[in-house]
Amino acid sequence: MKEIDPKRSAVTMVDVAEAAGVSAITVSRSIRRPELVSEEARLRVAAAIERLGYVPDAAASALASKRTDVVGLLVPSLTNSVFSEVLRGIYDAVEETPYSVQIGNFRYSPSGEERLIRTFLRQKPAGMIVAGLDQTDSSRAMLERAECRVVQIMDQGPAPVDLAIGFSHRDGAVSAVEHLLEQGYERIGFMGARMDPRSQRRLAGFTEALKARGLFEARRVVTTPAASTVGLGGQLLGDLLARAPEVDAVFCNNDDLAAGALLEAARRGIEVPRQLGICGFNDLEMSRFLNPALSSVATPRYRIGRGALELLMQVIDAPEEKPEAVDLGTEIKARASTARRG
Amino acid sequence: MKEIDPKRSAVTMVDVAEAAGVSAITVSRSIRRPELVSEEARLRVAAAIERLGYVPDAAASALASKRTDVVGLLVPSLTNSVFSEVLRGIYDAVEETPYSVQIGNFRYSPSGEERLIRTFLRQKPAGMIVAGLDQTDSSRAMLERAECRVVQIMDQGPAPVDLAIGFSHRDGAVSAVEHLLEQGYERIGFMGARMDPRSQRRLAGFTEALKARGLFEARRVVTTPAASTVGLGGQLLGDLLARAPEVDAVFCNNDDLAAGALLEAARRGIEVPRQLGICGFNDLEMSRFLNPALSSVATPRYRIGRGALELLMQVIDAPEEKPEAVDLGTEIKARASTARRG
DNA sequence: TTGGTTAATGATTGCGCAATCATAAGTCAA
DNA sequence: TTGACTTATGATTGCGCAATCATTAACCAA
Repeated sequence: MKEIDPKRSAVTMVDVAEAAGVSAITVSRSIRRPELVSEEARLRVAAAIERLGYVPDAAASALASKRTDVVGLLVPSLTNSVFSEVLRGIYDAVEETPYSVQIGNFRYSPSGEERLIRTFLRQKPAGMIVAGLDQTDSSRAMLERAECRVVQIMDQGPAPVDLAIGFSHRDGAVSAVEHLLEQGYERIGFMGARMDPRSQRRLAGFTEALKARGLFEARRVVTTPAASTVGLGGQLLGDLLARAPEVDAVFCNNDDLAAGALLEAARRGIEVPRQLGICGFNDLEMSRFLNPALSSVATPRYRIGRGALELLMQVIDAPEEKPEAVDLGTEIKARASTARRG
Repeated sequence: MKEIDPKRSAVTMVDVAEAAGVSAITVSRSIRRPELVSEEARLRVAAAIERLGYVPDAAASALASKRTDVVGLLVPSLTNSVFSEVLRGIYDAVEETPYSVQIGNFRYSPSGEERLIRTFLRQKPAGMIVAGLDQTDSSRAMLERAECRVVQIMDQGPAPVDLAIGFSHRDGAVSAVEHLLEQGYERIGFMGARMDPRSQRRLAGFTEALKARGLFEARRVVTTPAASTVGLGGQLLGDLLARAPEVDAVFCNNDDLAAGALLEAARRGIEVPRQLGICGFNDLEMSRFLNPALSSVATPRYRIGRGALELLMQVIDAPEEKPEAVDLGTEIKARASTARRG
């Protein structure tokens, strides 16, 4: 079996220095700032490192320099396909840098988020990326006092802690409603699950847009605290039709629910889009392959991830800068599931 | 804008100790081993910590104790829905522990994997979880020499570096072929993308199972190095039918390809399952919602993630132990897309 | 030459914590 | 009352590196 002996004296910089016939600090320099070291010394050091299998100790480096190359990322969910795209953007961007990313999943629990922030800050991260603008007061205070730059992602709103990149959930919902209205739907319902702060803003946008036209009916809104799944989408459509049989379209809080609604409609023999229009949110890859293809509000998830890390790199290099909050916007993807006209 | 001043003297253990009227080491103990400290001292320390906003420094702790609470995780992809389930399992399990997880994405690049292993080992992680058994010699050597336990996940094979938990890709493919044969299909094709080592083993299982019955035809195998997508599945089905129009069933390397094949078959007016049986691999959530519902080989992704972390915790507590490699197996989910009989 | 400059290297120190060993105070049985 | 033991606490030290400042060597212009 594998031998684990933490007492075994590891190779240190001093060992490398002796082997290369230079001082320890020259070894340090030839790793971090090779341009300050003569070619000859650098080669000898490199050879010694190779020969001894030297691996620099991150903890010692962090302690001495008071900095690390870890970027902390806090997300409320890993199940959610939304965040996997964000993750991908972040990891694609981080690959071009010397930083590494550490993820915390707080599962939509504010206290869990607080705990994770505390844990992460212990490591003196080079930066933090956190999902959402709606931290608890205590979380927010910790982020404000933190000795690192902070990027809030996924949302758009006043007074971010530091930097922000995302889109307006409210506006996205409004564009969905406007699209449905254009298609001639007038008795529009809403289906939402989880109802985290971003979902709330989508519902707010939905409500506003309809109220502005005198078309809002509270009973056409069904929500549940449960997490979104395709199966749940079917159930919610059932609930909605029971409460408000007159609805001629439904805006779903996300594509999972919308897919479930689509399947449930098919099961009940409800024709989509003729009898019922269905519009989702996020535009997951699968959505355009559903039958009928699902209309949805496309969100720039990959670009948010990538942009968040790039923002961070930018302000780490230029600490005085404070870029504006970035709004990447959304785009309505009109497909068959809402094509009542045209 | 946010003030960043890394020189600002942070609160240290000594400050807390003075404020609480005890020595520094008592502060350290009342955090890590509170049972060794009197109730009275502990309360004074806790109050001082709270009052001063003390946050222990992870780097200093790591340097002094030669250990960290970071578990390194190396995956070849984050896009792949397969790994998001594994991730979820790992994060669910880690939540019950004082450890945190750091992910590296090596994007199916062996040299990228080497680089990440080197980076991770600098941190003296408490453990490492790596996807697959097929590291390069140099990666494998690093993992073997590493001062931490290593869990290889996703696969099953001889001589893991240390611990292993996964399933046999070969056996999974064999069970798919056997299912198709039972359903009366005899001219079975294979569609694969990426073709990483685990995909290769699925192809090997496919080939073996058919050769054993004299039913293997090399031209019925189409593969591409590109990454799997739904769209690609459609293309590959086109390629396969062009090369081997006689095929009456196809085993797809994963559910994305299978979904694409399903859609392409519908587009071409090929009846599934009557004219063409389609079987996928992984059993993603969406698969049972496709029409016809997709038969697939279900893989225990969540349990692998959870199990990997639990294994690690177990051997960290009991360093002498070396549990057997764990095979969680696979299960064929027979659905409409292969239901030619019954 | 001389002083001034740059390039290359080194010596010393301390980052904040935990391991180790030492000590003091309290408890109990014989 | 004594010694053995336990409980609670502290003093010292060093982990491995990088920041800081100091030094040396090399080079050039006047």
